Amino acid sequence: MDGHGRGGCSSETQSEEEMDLRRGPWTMEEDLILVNYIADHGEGRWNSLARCAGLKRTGKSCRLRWLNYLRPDVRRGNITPEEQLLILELHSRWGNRWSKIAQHLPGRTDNEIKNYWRTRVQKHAKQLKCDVNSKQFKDAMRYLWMPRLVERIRAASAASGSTQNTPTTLQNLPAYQPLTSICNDFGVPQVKPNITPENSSTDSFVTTNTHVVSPISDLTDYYFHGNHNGFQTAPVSCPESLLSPSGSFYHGFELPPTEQNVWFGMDPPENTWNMEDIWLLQQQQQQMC
DNA sequence: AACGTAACCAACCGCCACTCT
DNA sequence: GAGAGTGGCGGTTGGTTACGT
Repeated sequence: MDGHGRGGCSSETQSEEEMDLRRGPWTMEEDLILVNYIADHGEGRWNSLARCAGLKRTGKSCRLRWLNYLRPDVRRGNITPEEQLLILELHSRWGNRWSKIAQHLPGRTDNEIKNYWRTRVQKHAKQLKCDVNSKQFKDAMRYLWMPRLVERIRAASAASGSTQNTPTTLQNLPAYQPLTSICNDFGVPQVKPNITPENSSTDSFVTTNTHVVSPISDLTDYYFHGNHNGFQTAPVSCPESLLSPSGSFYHGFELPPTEQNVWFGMDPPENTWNMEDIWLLQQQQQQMC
């Protein structure tokens, strides 16, 4: 596959020991060598590339460095809400097929997506004390997290005056049950949905003056960022499927009937809650259920 | 300021599938 | 068809940074 015997670089027969292969973080010089070599000769045939370029690295290491870091079209920086939504959706479809998922996020690498999943998504599953592949967690993602992200994306585009420009990736996604329509039954104002039977397919949103969509993006924030900074206090949007017959929240997690219920089985957010918050949260829960 | 912990992410490892000889 | 070499993928690890006490 790699064209043995091709390329004509003199050191092709050297063993790894002879090469005295380097490991660990790449230096700037190594990066430069790799980039220059690929600019001249193109990528591929990584083992011979590594040898011919004079890099004391394995072909695999060179390939990884190029694909995950040096490639000019690699996109760096925070995963946007839009990308988060896409990752959640595609993962629910394909599972841990990181490279396949990455193909749908231009500039993002499978490694980056994998890291995002492991550090952010699995963290929430852990906090919820359930398996990341469990139905409960998938439901939580689908009915709570993903609609939340949709809200944020739409609010952001509205705020930037580009309400006409719904992100294209969103258009390819299934119609999520909007958070707000879920909570309508509970009579809790949050984000006013502009939904009528006529336009429900487009489920456009407007935000109230007092409600600002959180700049923070995850389940934890959704549950916990309460009356601070104008957010609706946590569990206002539980779909019926997530309510137990007794009205307690998300019975799938089988929380003990203690104050823990307030936290959904998760640890409270760091230093952002006090007893007043907890009391308010409980009041809302009682009203709702 | 010092220390401990958590979060993040680049890099490595092992496995499998594919291609070439 | 068998074996070797390689690329690609997903899982894991370890170093670094950020944050809290």
